[in-house]
Amino acid sequence: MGNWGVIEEEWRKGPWTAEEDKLLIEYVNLHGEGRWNSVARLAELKRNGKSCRLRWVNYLRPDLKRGQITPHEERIIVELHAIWGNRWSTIARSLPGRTDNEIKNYWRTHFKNKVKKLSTDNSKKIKSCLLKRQQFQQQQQLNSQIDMKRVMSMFEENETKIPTYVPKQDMTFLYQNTTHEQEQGSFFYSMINEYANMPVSEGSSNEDIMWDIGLWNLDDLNANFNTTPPYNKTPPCLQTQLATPFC
DNA sequence: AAACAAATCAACCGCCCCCAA
DNA sequence: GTTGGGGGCGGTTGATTTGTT
Repeated sequence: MGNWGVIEEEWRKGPWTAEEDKLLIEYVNLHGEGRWNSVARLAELKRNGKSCRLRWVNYLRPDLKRGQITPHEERIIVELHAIWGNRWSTIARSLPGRTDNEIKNYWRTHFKNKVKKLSTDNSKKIKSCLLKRQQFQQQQQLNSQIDMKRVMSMFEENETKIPTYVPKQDMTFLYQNTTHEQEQGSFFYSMINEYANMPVSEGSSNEDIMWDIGLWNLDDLNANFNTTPPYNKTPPCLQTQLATPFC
């Protein structure tokens, strides 16, 4: 990158200066968040709207939590990634003061390395996991008597609640909010099922596959979670004991 | 102390969606 | 129905910092 900090197409790029930060903070204090494209005009900042928004959201916002991700936060990230995959903004909503960018960076530095290592060491295990997943899907198709549309509509009804993090043990509120025994089980089941059925594109590298699998331990899945009705066990990712990353 | 490697993180990019005009 | 502004999102880049030899 040879043009850090230089003017390009009238907008400045690169690292923000203290003076620019000051102007942006003053602007937001005066006008509030939003209307980022007018910042350049009103705050005399030679930054485009996106750049201003990003700087504010990821760095200047007063409610940002500084410092390292705590073990508790890490646990939440791991759990939510098991549910949501790479939906960093969704995960970030459950971690007050943390940004999607921060979580994304944290994940890539702390977990992708493990993926790399595992992808070279454990290719057999990966294949075994994929096989198990395939078998799981087949088994699920045979056994399923669930009206998935109905279940997914339940999922959507509850979706506004899910992004707000509640401790795993408290997530039973969703469970308890349903009426029928089978639905109580099937709601969680549908969350797992949705994840387990995510397609793996042809030509995926081991690494891609591992990302796709996320942190699911399919051994745990098979061992601890009924795949036939009644679905009376909490999925591994929601159990008090964390699912062991990878197979 | 220096050189190199690895980790970290701020910032950018491109794509997408939403919504008002 | 179209268009353009505004903003969200995930992926990626590359400068800086930290650790290791």
